[in-house]
Parts: sequence; C-alpha cells; structure tokens
Amino acid sequence: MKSKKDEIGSLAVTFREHDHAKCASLLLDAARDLCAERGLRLTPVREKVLKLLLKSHAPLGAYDILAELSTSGFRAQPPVAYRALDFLVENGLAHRIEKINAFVACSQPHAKHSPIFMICNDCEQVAETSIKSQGSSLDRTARAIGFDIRHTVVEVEGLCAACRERAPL
Amino acid sequence: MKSKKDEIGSLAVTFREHDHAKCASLLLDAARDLCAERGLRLTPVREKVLKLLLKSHAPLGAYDILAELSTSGFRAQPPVAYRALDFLVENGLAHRIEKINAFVACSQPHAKHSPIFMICNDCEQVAETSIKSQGSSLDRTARAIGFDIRHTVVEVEGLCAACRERAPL
DNA sequence: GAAGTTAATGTTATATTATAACATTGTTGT
DNA sequence: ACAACAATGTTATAATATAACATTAACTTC
Repeated sequence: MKSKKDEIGSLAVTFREHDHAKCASLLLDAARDLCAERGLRLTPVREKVLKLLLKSHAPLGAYDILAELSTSGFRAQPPVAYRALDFLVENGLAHRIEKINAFVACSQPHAKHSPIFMICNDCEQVAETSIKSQGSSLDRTARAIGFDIRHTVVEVEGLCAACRERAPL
Repeated sequence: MKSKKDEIGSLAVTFREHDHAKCASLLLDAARDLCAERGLRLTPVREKVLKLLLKSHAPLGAYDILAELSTSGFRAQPPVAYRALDFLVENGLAHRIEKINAFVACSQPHAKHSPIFMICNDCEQVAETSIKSQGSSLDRTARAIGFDIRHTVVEVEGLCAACRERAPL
C-alpha cells in the first residue's frame, strides 16, 4: 500500500491539471503531522496563511495574504503576515520566490530538498520541482572554490506548455 | 598571443585575490567595445554606474549607487539609478542579484551565459560563475514539462573559503 | 497552581526598494 | 531645419519589509 508520503510526492505541483483540493488537503495534513513531530506550533494564523497558500494556484505576495487575513478576522498589520510566512519558510512548509517577492506552499514538505521554481510569465503560475543537490554541477563548482552552500535559489522564468500552446510564439 | 577576451575570461571574479583595478579597467573597455559594436549608448551616467559596480568588491544596492552618484555631480532621484541599472542589466553588462536586491558588474560581458552567484553571508562578497545551460539538469527538467526558459536565476548563499578559514565552524 | 520563563501576537512607526507619470533635453536621420 | 525617438529630469507615490516595544499565551519547575 502506498504511504501518504508517496501520495503527496506524486502530486507535486506542476502546470498540469490536478485535483487541487485534494492536493491542498493532503499537504495541510502533512504540515500538521510535521509540526506535531517536531514540536512546532501551527497556530491559527500560521495555519490560515498556509491554507491561503495551498488554496492559491499562483504565488501570493505578503500583502495579498495580509488582505485575505483581514477579511477573515485576523489582525492585518504587515508583521502578522511576515511572521507567519517566516515560520512556514523556516520550517520548510513554504518557499519564498525571490524573483517575484512572493510565497508558495511547499509541495514536498517532508523531504529535504533544494527546490526549483519554474515561473510562467504569462499565466503567473509556478511549478515547484527539485533536483538533488549532491553531485550537481552547482555542488561541484562550489566544492572547487571551497564555498560552503547553505541555501540555494534556483528560479527560471519563461512560458509554460499551456501558455505556449495558447499563444504560440 | 592571448586575446583581450581570453584575458578577461581568466579574470572572472571569485573570492580569490586578484588585481581588481586591472580587472575593472579591462571590463570597462570591454563594455565600451560592446556598446560600440551594438550601437548602444554608454552615456555618462550609465558609464559612471558601471564604474561604481566595477570598483566595488561587493554588490551594490540601487540606493548605494544613488548616494555615490549624488556625490559625483549626477542627479540623484531613484529613477536615475534604476534606469542606468536597467540598461546595464538588459545589455548584459551587469546582473541583478535577486536574493539581496543588489547589482554587480558582469564579469563576462561578451559571452551569452547563465550566471550563477555565490553569495558569502559573512564577507558579503559575491562570486560570479556560470554553467552552460544546454543539457543541464535544469534544461532537461524544463524540456520534460514543456517549459520554455527565458531567464534563469541561480544564487547560492553560504560561506566562502576565506571566511570559513577565518571563522571555522 | 503560582511564579518564572520563553514563545507568540499586537501595534505603531518607519525603513527599504521600486515605479508611474509627465516634462524637458539631447541625438539621429532626412 | 525638422521630425522622430532616446535619454534624462523631476515629482510623487507604490510596494515590500522590518525595528521596536507592549501584551498575551504557553510551557516548566518547583
């Protein structure tokens, strides 16, 4: 029988159609499990922010989140959103996308990974994939000059398959 | 005999010691050549901004540049810096480092390349390297899902060799 | 379970980064 | 000289993010 973990892995978000509600629900369960395991507190505002990210089909800016929080009875000063986002990012439940100053829920919260984001400049959706960092070209280059990698940012911009079909170049 | 191009290539900025004045001077010449070839106008403010970037041993923020411009007789409203930076970035003479909202002069302005930045969190210097994008893992992943890559952002944070030696973990 | 301690949230204010919009000047091509 | 376009000047403001300190909630140790 497939584990929940496998099931989540197989749902890794791409530009393909998928059962988003199921995907979001599984990932929320996974986040709760992960927090329980590690003794982290998934407080109401943190969970709400994660839900907002999971629900969105595109990355959300901190102020988008803030706006949604304010319509849900939460306080809506910037630090409220940034703190929740910091918590989620620090604990691997979300990622920050530097190129667009926005945030997405992590699609593989259980696995230690170096995420890669493919940002469609047309539909603004973002796919998270990953490569294993061990032995990668990046890893070898860093090794060669004695650089100790703590965090990687890999983001590519372009057009997803659907948008290329819709508006061929 | 070595061409100027080869000489520049061999000087690609890393965390190693190097003759920075020579490096900056060669790159400025290269930028002038490149603009002449392409019919681009390396105007006074654009050249000044490039010089500031070349002179700096670390990336500069737009407002750092603005401050330096204002002490050199240039106008100092934000668009002045951003326009010059946009020009340099668009034409491959500088790069924007997303992770730290800062800019560096390109160390290989002649070559079409996908730069990689190694950002030292201690000394704040940044090394530019590059990998050929053709056939990379990233390229294969994109191909697999039909994503057409227009631009890549690859930035790694960590500790450079010198800083690791200075303050061993 | 009261007191001390740490973690989380509330709140005000402000810092930092970036762009819109429109006027003016400079350059290029005819 | 004139039209067309590129670049710069200028004012204002948008968008993103954090500092600092007060308050409340949760945990812990006796």
